[in-house]
Amino acid sequence: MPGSTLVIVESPAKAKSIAKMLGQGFEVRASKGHVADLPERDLGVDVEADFAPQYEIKKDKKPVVDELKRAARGKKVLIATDPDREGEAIGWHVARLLELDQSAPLRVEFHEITPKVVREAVTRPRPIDQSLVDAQQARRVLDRLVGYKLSPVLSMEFRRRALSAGRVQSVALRLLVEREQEIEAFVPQEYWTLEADFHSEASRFKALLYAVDGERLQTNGTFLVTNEAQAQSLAQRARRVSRYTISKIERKERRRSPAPPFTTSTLQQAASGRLGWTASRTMRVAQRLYEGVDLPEGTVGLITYMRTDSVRVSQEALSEVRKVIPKEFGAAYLPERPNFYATKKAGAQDAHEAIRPTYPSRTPSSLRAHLSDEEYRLYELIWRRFVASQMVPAIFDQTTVTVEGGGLNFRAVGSVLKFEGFLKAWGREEGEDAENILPALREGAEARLLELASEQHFTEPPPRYTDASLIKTLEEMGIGRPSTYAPTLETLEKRAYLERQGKSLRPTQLGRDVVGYLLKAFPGVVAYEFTARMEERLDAVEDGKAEWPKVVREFYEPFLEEFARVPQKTCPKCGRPMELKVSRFGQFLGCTGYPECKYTEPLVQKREAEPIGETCPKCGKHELVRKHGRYGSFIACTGYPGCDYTRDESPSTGVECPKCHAGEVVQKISKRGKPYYRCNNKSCDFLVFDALADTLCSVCGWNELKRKRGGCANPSCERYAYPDLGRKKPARSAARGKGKAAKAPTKKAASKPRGKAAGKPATWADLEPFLSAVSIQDAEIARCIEDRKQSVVEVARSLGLSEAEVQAAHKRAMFKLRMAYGRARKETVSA
DNA sequence: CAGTGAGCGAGCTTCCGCTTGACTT
Repeated sequence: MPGSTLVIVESPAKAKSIAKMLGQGFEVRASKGHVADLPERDLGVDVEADFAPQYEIKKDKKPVVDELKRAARGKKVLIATDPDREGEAIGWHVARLLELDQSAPLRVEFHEITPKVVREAVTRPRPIDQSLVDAQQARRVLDRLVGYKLSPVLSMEFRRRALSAGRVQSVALRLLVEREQEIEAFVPQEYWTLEADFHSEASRFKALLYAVDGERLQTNGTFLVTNEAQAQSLAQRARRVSRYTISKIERKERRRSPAPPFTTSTLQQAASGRLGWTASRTMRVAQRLYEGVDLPEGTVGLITYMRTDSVRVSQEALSEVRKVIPKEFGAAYLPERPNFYATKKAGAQDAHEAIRPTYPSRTPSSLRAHLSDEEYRLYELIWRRFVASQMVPAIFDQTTVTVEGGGLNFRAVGSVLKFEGFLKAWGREEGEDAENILPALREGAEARLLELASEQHFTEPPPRYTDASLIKTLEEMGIGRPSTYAPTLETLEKRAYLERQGKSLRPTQLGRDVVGYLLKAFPGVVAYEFTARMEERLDAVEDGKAEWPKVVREFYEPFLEEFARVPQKTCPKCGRPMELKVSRFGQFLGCTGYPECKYTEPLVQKREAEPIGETCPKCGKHELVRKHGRYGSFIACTGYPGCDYTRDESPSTGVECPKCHAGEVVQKISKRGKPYYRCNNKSCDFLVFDALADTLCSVCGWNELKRKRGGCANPSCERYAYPDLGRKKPARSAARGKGKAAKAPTKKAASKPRGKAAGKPATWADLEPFLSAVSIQDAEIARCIEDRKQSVVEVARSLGLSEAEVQAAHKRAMFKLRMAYGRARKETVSA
């Protein structure tokens, strides 16, 4: 039964639960995020007209908007998008597109998704807050201007297709690059420690040398003992000391309090640390838990929204978890009052609660049977973190024992967990909270030195960033948002700015070059404070203290100055400036004088041919060089095309050609990316698709094939066992390899006319321009497998996906790419 | 599944934030 009020939220899952809470008289629908935006393929900002944005309905949101329009007909509409800057803007666009009266009270805010709060909120609508919308517009327009103006500059500078730069990604990349430089510049420092074995009364214990004549062995970064000689002489001195005494025993209670419940960034950090997951994988699994899992009683959303910067928790959840704690862990683990955490992060918007189980009473083990492995692991992490956050601190007894003698000061630190507290739910971190039990000792007692061992150490460089530590740093700097941390990393990887090495992130040479260039030419954009300064000014817009176009101008003008200083590339033919152009086959440099001047240059620079210091054996005149072709490197004559001498350089199998005995069998890569084998002697036409075995055929003396069933590689031999041509009569193929090679494909072409009729099968280079036709992830997977020749297993591991998922994505992507390529081909043929 | 190599090209790649899509060889 249709209600009389339409409530519009952002997330479909949220729409479902709110519909339940509001009940009759209300219909709830989702916008699924932003519905309108600047055009994708154009700047879409009129810089001359106070940066007037040209909005359009997002490509994939037309059906959503139509549906909202239909649903709104004849109803009162309430806009309940998220209570933050972006949410206000989404609401504004929706109101605009639905032609609602924007000064009317139609905006409501849900700060908690509980029946009471939601029902009460819909009774108190307000008009849309234009200042908040304007702040969003300023943010949007500035990001667009910087991103779309800067990216082509990079492509020109580096002559590589589709490079990118932006307020967030370029700073993230800068962090990676500067850390790498730190690591490279790092000089390890040698230092030594001395560990003593003491005996006192009936006990034996180990203690570390702490200070010598009142001077500490190490004080942040400087060391007293820096070589073996010093360590030796200290050890000798220690051994000569006639009397050691336990001068002090200090007992202290150390309390450790639980951490707040998860936000997006801390969830990503914990999942990286404890599960070894990438940020993307964590978000994918969290999304599933949020949208709902099939349980016997129906589909249940198991966690709250996973993109949040808040640690706030609803009253209802608090009271529920306070029932769970005594039941699961015991009454001693429940604090008298709930623990309170404050969200204080730069730029935090606090539109959602912390990430927590929607029903804390659903323990991980009670759900085990209904969750996949990874869902279970992530749910458990979230559940433990949330429950722990409302438990009492852990208590450690810490004992520090000081042993002194002859100006030497030794120390032993013991730590014993007295009360587990929240650690019972959260578990103990590796390394941290380790226990070290000291025997019972008496202050004032004499101690005897039994042994003394010195050990050499070296200081270590700072570690490379991981997903977790980079996201943490970005969040602390107020750069990026919960919804963009994972995609930002993906973009940097897709652009080949960074590589993953296990969990570590390493900038590539390209990444370093790009940062180097940006620092030189656009220092303002990659400044660490850029975002902070922008946020400050956006606050002013939100408070009605500044006009948004004015704020954009404040940042745009300095940027424009940097932009104007970029040297123009000029056309060598006519002297006019060159420009980045795009064709169906990708980007290239073209003269702005087109069509009068048709000069162009390819964007991707050719790999240079390397001389190998030999003269061509065919023409005897020209030098030989190593060239890099589509199918690997080969040796060619510089006299080409006058002299067409080439020699193969593909990896040799070390097997002499069984046919001509003059060349070697080399491995080649087919257009489909599969290996095949042929003779590197140009005049020999030996060719097989299976590798050759070392064993020779007993009948003709050719090599055997390296297959399960084996067989001879010689087509004229009776033992010949080539799979596709096996059905043909050996007698016919015996005539000449050539005839067979020519016939087999024709026969195939006849049986499958569609694919082959167009000509050669599409190569990766043919398909690559159409990558935009598939999702970012599918494109990435296809690229890894087709272009970088990575295995499915490898790709699955690096992306944190299952092999089946990668396999499916690859199939999907290749299909779509071939379709798109085929369409484009047909168009060019008919044109 | 198969012996290569240039250079063409003139439209649609690039940003940051919101959110979830799913048309057959």
